[in-house]
Amino acid sequence: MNIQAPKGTKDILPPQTRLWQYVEKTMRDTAALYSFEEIRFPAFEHTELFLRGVGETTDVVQKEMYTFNDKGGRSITLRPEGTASVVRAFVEHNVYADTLPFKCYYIAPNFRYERPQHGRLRQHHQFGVECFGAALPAADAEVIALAHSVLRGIGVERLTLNINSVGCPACRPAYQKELLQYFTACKDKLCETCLTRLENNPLRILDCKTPSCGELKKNAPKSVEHLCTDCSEHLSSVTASLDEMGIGYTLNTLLVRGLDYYTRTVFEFVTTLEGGELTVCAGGRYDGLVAVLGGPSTPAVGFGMGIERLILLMEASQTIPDLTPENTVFVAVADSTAQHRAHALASELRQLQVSCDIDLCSRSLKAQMRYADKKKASYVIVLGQRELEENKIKIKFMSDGRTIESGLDAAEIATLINPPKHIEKSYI
RNA sequence: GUGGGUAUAGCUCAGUUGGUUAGAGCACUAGAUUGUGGUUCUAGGGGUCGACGGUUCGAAUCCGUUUACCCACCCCA
Repeated sequence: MNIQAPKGTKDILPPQTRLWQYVEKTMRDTAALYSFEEIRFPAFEHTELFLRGVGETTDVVQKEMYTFNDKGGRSITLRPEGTASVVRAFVEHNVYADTLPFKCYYIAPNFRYERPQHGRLRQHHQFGVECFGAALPAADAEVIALAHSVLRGIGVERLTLNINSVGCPACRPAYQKELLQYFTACKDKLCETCLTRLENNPLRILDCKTPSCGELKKNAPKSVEHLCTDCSEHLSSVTASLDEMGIGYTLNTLLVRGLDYYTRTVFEFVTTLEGGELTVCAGGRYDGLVAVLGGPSTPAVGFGMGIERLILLMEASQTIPDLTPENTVFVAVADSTAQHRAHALASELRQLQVSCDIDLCSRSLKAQMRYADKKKASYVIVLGQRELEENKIKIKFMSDGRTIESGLDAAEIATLINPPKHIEKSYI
């Protein structure tokens, strides 16, 4: 029997989970600073939601979805991305009738049937942010600033923010037409995959990394030069905001996202740290999607941030803080007469919010000390017949070996370990 | 979906042109006199050499098949 996690999935065990909790906390705290609140939604949806929401021509829909029929004969798909689900919930619960903008975030797994490789899994986790009901460029800048704050909060700098505008239904068709003409003219020089792109979505030829196509791209018509006045002003307002906030960016006219729903602003945070390029965060504006999924026409903007990739980055750039739990106590037992009292002491300390560990394997005192050291306990208290008789204990500081005395009393011990914090704030 | 690489202890890996009971380091457990960790020393546990089949007196080693993982492409976070 083959007992291992399915292809492209990963277990996350301690102490790695500490890092995940740290990253997730940074995301939640940052979202709160920007007044974004959490939304939760199911891990699977009706397949149709993604067909319509993500776009039937996209690779994600065409070849990467985990789709199956449930026992009731419904076609179900494991969520390949978060935005469609949020939009569905937004429409289903008539959130558009509430005070807008509706600003929410989520931390949730996505599922895509792909060949796993570096920074790519079949189940990966995303921190996603969406903002509905705000058409102003300020909303784009707000969302980008949030992403930037998270990345800075985690300590991964050295990321490039690429930004571009893909236009709107008013100006994009004309641009696409021009692009099609340009690339059709030099058809014979395009690589194979780009030939198919020429028919499906000429915009994505701009994304090609083949050197020969790269030459052609240089002279290709640029989207920013074909934007309508509204789109053009929108983009310059977004970048003006970024300038003002001190967020560096590169106007990358070749930036195109693979999902069909984007309008106007598209952006991504990429890094070259891992040898190749790795996109850690990507998003943009999608003013048409709410209407496509049956809601009233509502402007929206958001992004997704890949947590696995973020952690990969942290490991590569060595920005991982020490996440060892602090102020933990190990209550050791010197002889069996003290065993039950020791357990009770640990229990009393825990009631006082002191994190405690005890021996559960009846090891020798020496072995218990070794264990406490391995587990990086901050303090050790040894309990034996002597301590019980004298009603006194010593607290040993594992960092330097010194000890201090205390009564055999949980409250006294807790005070010695966690001295009450002085309130320094003045409430004038 | 296409192409390439790798599978030996919990981890990182040795293993000579096929030859006896398959090794190291780290990790783990225990001991180095009487109740105290980190260093050191000693001992111990742990592997059907990814799986199946073949060649051979003999296979971790050679051949075939298969599975898993890794890497690149497509695409994506």
